[in-house]
Amino acid sequence: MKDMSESASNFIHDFIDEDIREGGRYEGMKVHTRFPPEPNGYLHIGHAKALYIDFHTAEKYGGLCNLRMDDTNPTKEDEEYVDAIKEDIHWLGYDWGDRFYYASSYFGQMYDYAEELIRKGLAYVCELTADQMKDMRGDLTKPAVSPFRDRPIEESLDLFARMRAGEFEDGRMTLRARIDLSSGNFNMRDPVIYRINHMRHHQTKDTWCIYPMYDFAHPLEDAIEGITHSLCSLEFESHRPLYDWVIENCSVPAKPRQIEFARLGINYTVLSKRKLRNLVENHLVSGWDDPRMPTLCGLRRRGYTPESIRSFHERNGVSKVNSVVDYAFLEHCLREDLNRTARRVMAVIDPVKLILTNYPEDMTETFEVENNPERPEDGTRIVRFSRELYIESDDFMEVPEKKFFRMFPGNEVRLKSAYVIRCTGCVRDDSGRLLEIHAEYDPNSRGGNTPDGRRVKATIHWVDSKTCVSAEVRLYDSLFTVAEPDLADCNYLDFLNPESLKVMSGAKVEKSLADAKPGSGFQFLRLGYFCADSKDSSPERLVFNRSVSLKDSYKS
RNA sequence: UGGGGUGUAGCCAAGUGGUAAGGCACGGGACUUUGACUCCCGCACUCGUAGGUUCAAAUCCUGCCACCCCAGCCA
Repeated sequence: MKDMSESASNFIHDFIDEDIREGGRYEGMKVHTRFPPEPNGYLHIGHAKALYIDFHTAEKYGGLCNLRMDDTNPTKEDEEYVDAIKEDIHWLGYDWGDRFYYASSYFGQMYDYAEELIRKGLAYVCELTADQMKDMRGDLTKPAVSPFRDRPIEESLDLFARMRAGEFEDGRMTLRARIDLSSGNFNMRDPVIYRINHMRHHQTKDTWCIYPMYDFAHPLEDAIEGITHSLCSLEFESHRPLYDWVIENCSVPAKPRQIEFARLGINYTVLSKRKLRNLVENHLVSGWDDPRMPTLCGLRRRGYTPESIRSFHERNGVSKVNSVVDYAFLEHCLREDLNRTARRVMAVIDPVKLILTNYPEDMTETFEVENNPERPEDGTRIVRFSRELYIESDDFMEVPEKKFFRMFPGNEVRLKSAYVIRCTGCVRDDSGRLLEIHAEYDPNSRGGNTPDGRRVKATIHWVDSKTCVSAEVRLYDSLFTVAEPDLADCNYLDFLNPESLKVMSGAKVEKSLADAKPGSGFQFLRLGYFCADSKDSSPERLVFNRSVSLKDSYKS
């Protein structure tokens, strides 16, 4: 991985600089962060921002970053997500060493801390039902109420023990922190810190029937692991007083500091687990790894590289402003990476036959073509050429519009690395459908250079009709037709792009692609970057996904 | 009506009292055997807004406005 020790600074680093310098709260300590996903779904590019921040911050300061499953709610979580999360993180290029943890493995300690709070008179068992608690929460001006907050300590201790022992059904009672029922910050109005849930947990099995709430559990998890900086998103800002309260009132071994940053938004897509799940469950996409999905597995299948995603986050920066980044910027980062690494090949997505009428019927020859002009060390390959070829139907216009300088009757173009040819006409069937294009080649232009030095404006790609291989090419576009489908919270599905996937089943690709390994990426000359689909492509049936098109300054 | 935040170009984003970085997008040009890449040029007389302090303000002070988050036994 690229050395990030000199990467762009941000406000979080400014805080850390203060914390670790002489007199700071963590003077002389190693910076320690954590990435704490809840195992209830797949990671998406928004999580990658958090990963970027957590891992690179640790790296910048020579510290460590833990991976921790924040699994405090068995109702929503499942082990099946754990391995997928690990795989995605490793794919992105991050490593947590031997520091992989489950929050659930701290349940015993958390229980003890809860008891400590009760003994200190800072927590109590409340028998309000969920509805009652809601009714008694108060509002912006009126404080909350709980008839149980002055319950004797011994009684709460006993009840809490019996909660744990399974004596009560779900929802019968809760453990609440005793903080401030009249706080302007609702999170401090005696928040519930333990609830009863008789559900088997994927890690702790049937050991527990009470589970700690996020606000209580998270600061304890951080403290237990010796985290110095607990970096999270903006919506937890108003929870920080509670985070600090827990750290202050439980006798924990460390005092982590929570710092919040803005989560990522990208236009023309959605980035909430709920909405992504919706797309999957309603079969609006083929799955979590559909190449149109902003999930890491979706982006991977689409052909995005880890480097492009890391670069995207690094260059976007970190701030506290709610932002929506242009999708075009993500695409830019991908093109930038692929431009310097991707092998160039020729593929014709929407083929039309080109016949070189003055080229001998039985002749065939080969040409040497560079694999990547950006990287000569990648060498060359041999492509075959003969009388009948395929070219892109978009590269021909019988009646050219202004500024079109590719194939049209009378015009000369170059077939990439082969010959200069002059279009002589075309053949159509009765209904006007284009059947074939005719042209004459200049035998003296072998390789593409004219003997008299005359210039041609266009160079087009082609494949040999005899040796080319058939393939399916999937052209992807944005999932939504509006920039911010998230804004209309109710009907974002109304803005699904019906053309987000176009399948081109009759593509012809050069022979060298016949054994393209699933997942491998290429630049299809003049078209874009494509990768062999990791699920559906095989030597018997080649399938390529368009990762991103090339920029095109041609405007008709 | 309470609490917590945020406002710098179409989109991100530097900037921490000395006269508005950079990237994306966009427009123009050069180069080109990819209409790609690369390279040049242009793109905020002004930093949400109104005042104030100062020789000097995006930066300090005051008022106002806009937007985001919080009343799950979710995270």
